[in-house]
Amino acid sequence: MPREIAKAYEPQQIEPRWGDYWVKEALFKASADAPGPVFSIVIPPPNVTGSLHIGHMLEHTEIDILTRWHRMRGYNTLYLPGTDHAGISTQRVVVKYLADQGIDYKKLGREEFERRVWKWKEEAGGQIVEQMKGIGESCDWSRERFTLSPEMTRVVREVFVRLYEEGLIYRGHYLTNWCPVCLTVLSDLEVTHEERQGHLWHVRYPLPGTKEFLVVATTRPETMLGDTAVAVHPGDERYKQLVGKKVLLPLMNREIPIITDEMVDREFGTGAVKITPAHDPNDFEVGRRHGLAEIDVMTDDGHMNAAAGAYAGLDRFEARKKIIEDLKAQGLLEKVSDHTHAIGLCERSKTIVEPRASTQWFCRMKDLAKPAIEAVEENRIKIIPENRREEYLNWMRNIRDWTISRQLWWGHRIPAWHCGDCKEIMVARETPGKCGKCGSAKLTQDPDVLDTWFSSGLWPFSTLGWPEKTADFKTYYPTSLLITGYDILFFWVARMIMLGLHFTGQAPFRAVYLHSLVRTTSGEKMSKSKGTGMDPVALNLQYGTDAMRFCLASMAAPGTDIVLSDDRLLGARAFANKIWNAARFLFMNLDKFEQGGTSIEELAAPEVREKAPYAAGGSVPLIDAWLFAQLAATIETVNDALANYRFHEAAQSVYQFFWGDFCDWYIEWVKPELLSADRERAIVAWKNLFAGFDTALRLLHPFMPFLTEELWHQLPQRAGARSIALGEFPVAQATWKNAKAQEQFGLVQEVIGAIRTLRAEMKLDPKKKVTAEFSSLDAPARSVIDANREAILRLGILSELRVSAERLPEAGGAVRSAAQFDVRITYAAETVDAATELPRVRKEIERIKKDIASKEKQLGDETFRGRAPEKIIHGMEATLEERRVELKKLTERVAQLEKGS
RNA sequence: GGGCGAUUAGCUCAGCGGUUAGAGCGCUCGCCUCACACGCGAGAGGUCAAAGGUUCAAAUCCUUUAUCGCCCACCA
Repeated sequence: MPREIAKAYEPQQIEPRWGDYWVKEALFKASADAPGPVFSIVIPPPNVTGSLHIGHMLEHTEIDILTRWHRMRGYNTLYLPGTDHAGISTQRVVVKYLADQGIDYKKLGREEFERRVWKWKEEAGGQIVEQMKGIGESCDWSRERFTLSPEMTRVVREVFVRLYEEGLIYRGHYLTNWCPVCLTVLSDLEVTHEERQGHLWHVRYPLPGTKEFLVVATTRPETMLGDTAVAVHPGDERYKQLVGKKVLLPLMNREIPIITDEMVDREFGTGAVKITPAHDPNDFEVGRRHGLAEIDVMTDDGHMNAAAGAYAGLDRFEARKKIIEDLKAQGLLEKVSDHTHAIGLCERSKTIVEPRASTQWFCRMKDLAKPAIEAVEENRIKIIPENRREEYLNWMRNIRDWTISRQLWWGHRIPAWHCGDCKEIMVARETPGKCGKCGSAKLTQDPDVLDTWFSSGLWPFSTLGWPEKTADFKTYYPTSLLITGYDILFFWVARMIMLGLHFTGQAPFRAVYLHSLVRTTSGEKMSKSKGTGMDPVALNLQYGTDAMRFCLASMAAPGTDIVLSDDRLLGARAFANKIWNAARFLFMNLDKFEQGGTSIEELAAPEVREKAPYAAGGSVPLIDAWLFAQLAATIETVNDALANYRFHEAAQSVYQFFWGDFCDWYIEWVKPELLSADRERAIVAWKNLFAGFDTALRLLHPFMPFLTEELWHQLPQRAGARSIALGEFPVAQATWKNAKAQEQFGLVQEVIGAIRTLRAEMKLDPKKKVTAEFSSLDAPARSVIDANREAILRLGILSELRVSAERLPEAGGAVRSAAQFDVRITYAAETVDAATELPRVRKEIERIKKDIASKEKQLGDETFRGRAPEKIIHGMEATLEERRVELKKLTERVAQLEKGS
């Protein structure tokens, strides 16, 4: 079985193969059949509108790592993948898409429009799911439900009607945020605020019959056309005599009253405020209190309407300019000052939002929020990371009613019918035949649709067959986990919690893990609705999907955002390459064994990996005992880290183990063993290496699925075994744990390190073999070094290693000292340059002296001795003793060096 | 205006009460050693933003300040 393995890892050749769907199908089946407890995960949808972006990669990398890990540990996993949210962004993209083809969406009619969006969803959404498969995404999409499917629509109606009957949904005339580009009302959450440099215009409103003016300040002069009053503070002496009188509204020549209201801030501007109930939230309230008329001066698309008189037809910002000019011309502009203020922008279109009074549907939140707050306070829902918990609670405690109607074409129609005759409004599950009040058949359904988050908020139970008590619902609800970005904590998560609790009495999930967001180098957020950012498909081709996944995982410390950089990606790619080449080493040896006449069945039988570490000559070699002890520790760290969603910790510990322990030490150490003339010894070495590698591969699999899959298939496997993903996740076996081996090998590592350092300092030819002396007063240490002499000679490039219990004689050579031992290299021709060595040693002495002083002080402190835990005190005493020995040795060394120079 | 977070090696970030603070990249020196130069070995580099406080013990907890992010918020 000759193996032809490329010298470097080439993901392009590997990934398409293991991105194939059969692997995943096998995974889903294995998952469904798994014997373990149910683990259900609610995950966000792929977007319909744009391409796959790097934010998805992070999200699905984390989901995929978790699910592969769970599955390998025998959990039965169910996914509830959301589908597109049928939202504003979808509609906007489709509208634009149609416009590009010269089609006006309004002329299409609602049904045709929906059909087009459907088509779009199938094409674009399908593509995204395909791409997801390509990134090693192991979610089972077969349970994906389209938001607007008949089943989902039924649930949405059911929920709407129930909430309405409970008085939690109401219809009201309020001031709402209107986006002139999206042509719909927006919830408060969909409006982002931005500081902008603007102006404060001071406008003179003439007092009829006098030459006097009342000066009001405004940031939006165009709204003055809709003014219906001017307000001052009731206690404001300056305007006392004017209250109750009228002023002339300039440009419109309309007389409007001067009223008082507590809302007015006497300090701001002139202390007199123009009141435009139809276009300002404060003014709207004032208008209500004083029974003022609302004059809407704008059209849906942000132009002035007929009520704006001469300005009708102008864009709102052109109107502003014109109004300023006209006021100036009439001498009514008192002054203009600079003013920075926060303006509301539409989250999607970035247009300036126009506050407008309109009739909308609202959902009362206070009662829904209360149990949702308690659930989190009582930890029935765990929010990770911790700091988002506070954010959630804070927001929920100050929650405001939710505008749920949208003036879109795309979404769930509100199940309300208006009677054309008596204006009665009926909310019902099914289309009513006639008006329940007057019997008229002239019924029309409310033209509005529901906010996309309304139906999304039902996801955890709407997908499981609720309100029927289905088997799925009983088994999988409440779900185990929700994974999503913290940017939709309020939009989606909070609403799922509220609605889930309200309708099922149970929290929809036990834990919410909010992952970081990937930002561009400029710090901008990459979100689904923005096409910005790096293209993950291109990055995958460049670095390999495994490298990208590993990179993301290793950076995904919870609570902070991550910025992906080429450097980090290159590092991850190097790691993938390292694994690849370690495998090559294995394969080459396997081939050598085969050529040597030992059958692969014997060397690489699946059973071989189960009994490691193997003993040679009655005992397990130190190197093998150490490796498996390190493996056990790494497995525990990984399990612990993943259980707490600490992906970076898991990834880093795997990295450290594989590169640092397995490659740098273990492989280097066993190389000659594998070629040993002693056949039995060679085979033991091989079996241990093979078992160690196989375990490491399974440990790595959740992080690097393609690479590990490929290598796993290159290794001989049990008949019928289909995928490493169906294998078992390594278990940190009790027999592997071995603190003694770790300590002993640590000493060996230290000694080899000291020898190498000396060689480098002496600038020895790397090939030059020299003699070294090791001396220690500690007998066990001496015997460990003695027992591993062979490898130390090789790794230290030594011709001889003398081990002694005596202090080293004074003369010659280069010395490295630790508390436990001294190492010296004697080589006549070369010696350490005292000029470079002396400063180093002196610096070291300074550091140690400081350390000794601080420890002596602390240990001399009675309070410390009285209160610190025993372990700390003993540890510190031992260290202090070591430091003293080191200091003594170094001081002698300085004297020696000084004498020599 | 409120809330949350960040400030640690040249860069990007871990660590978040205990004994000499870590990693990756970059840098310096030496190596193409038959798995790997996407590599190997060695090394330099940090008074953990500042000032107070709590503690036997603080990068880690508290307070204040500075700078930078993010989220929330109807002051015309």
